[in-house]
Amino acid sequence: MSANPHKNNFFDRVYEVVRKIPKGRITTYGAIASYLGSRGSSRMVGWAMNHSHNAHGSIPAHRVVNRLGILTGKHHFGSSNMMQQLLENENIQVVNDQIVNFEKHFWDPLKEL
DNA sequence: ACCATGACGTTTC
DNA sequence: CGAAACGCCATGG
Repeated sequence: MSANPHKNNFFDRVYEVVRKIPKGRITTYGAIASYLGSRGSSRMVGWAMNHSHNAHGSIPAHRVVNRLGILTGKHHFGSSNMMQQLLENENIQVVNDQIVNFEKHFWDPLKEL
């Protein structure tokens, strides 16, 4: 742990954006990374989500998928079908681990936020 | 400081 | 269309 109160952690930035994702909407790791200013740091976003369990409050990580709309991180939700279940609960269709009408549900922080 | 890891993305074969 | 390679950057050992 680095003691740098001046610098906000990259993680907190990601969490903050993810929390702002409206219900029934989804976004991608790359979109969040671009919003943070690092277009190529999409990996950091995903990695930050891996620490989401350490963040305060609940992080709707199920609303974050890769650019193809595939539930790449479904395996991190305890049950493999849990992520899909959460998405379907928000009127988001998921077929073959992929979101249907992905662009339709896509929420871009660069444009919306 | 160097090496390894990672819920990604793009390009190439 | 699928697999592999490279890039990308923060965090940990």
